[in-house]
Amino acid sequence: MNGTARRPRRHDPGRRDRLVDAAIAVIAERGVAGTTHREIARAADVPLGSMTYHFASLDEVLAEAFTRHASSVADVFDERLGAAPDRDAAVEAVISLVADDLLGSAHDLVLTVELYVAAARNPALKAVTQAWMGRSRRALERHFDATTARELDALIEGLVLHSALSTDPMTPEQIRHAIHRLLR
Amino acid sequence: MNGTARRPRRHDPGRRDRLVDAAIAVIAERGVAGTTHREIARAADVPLGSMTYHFASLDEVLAEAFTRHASSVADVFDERLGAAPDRDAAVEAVISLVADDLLGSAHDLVLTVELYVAAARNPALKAVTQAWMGRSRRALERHFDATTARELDALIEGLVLHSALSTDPMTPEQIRHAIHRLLR
DNA sequence: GCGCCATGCGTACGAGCGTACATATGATGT
DNA sequence: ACATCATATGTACGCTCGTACGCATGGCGC
Repeated sequence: MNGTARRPRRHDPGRRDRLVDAAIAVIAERGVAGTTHREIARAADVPLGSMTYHFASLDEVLAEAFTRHASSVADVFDERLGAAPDRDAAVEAVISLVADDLLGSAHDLVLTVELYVAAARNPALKAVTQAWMGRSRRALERHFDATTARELDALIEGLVLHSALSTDPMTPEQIRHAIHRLLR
Repeated sequence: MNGTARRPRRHDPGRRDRLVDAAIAVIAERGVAGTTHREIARAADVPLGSMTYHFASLDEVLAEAFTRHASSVADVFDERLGAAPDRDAAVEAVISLVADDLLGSAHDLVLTVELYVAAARNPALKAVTQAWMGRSRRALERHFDATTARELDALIEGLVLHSALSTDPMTPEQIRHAIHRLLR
């Protein structure tokens, strides 16, 4: 009756990590509201009991998932801006980051907005959000003064959000135009 | 045993409207995730059965609540921008709108972000979001060209969002600076 | 080689949920 | 005055959820 073969799962080091990854995937697909122990366990192909063994609560899973997501997005941000030799290159890096986020993955945007909502009522996640925003601000401040960094950061957020929710998303040229206009 | 007096509730015209208002309050306070038939009924002080009588499903309640919220925010937007006699006045109106939104009510921002998340997985709410964005774009286009309107709209969104989530919210002067910088 | 215990597993429980539905009631047209 | 029926109410059902917990198992120190 058991159609799908069961892999031997004893001694599965790193299972906790895989569970966090599975949680990220579930949040992206079904939203925080649709993220349950059972759903995560199914996504990671582990039994339900494994969740309560590795995590004290569902909130703990969410916190780790969002922390990992934020950190990996910030890594890309840091890396690309760090590689820019001068201000002009930094501007190009920002444009490319925004355009990639937009065209590449609505996936990441959904996770981000889900995080914002969750953070509104969960202090731990609020801290995650703020740490993330701090990192991106600091990355921008390598090339721009503090005021400019903050304004640019806000513009980026708005561009990504509006583009993703709009029927008629902004083109890379429009993104470029907006960013150059603020920085001109 | 029944400590709280029960108002006579028969023949309560406009109850449906009050329920939608109660739903808005509950969403703002507890989030979409914490919004249930029972919670809304409690907030409006009506029995649970009243919910299923007035609404076919919980989704219907959410849709009406978000529609009303979006429409009332857009009304303010329209009104203030419509009253501006020239471009300079329109810029001031935008600055004041952003600063009021920020300083006045985190309440509205929470509702907005909740709407974005809900819209990501609910086509009806996506339509509500897009109609709303369309209205604010059109309001801006009374005073700015289409490209400027779109860029300004995005900047506004980012400023409000970042300010609200930041430990150190932007001051009205900083808001003014950012907006003037884009439009300069 | 072997026992111990960290790790993995299955199941059960109580709570809260959306929704259905049978019944009660009073405003309204006559 | 009264019958009607839209409106209002209380309760119950079936489901999914988070979490607890007792049992199984096999890697590792001895």
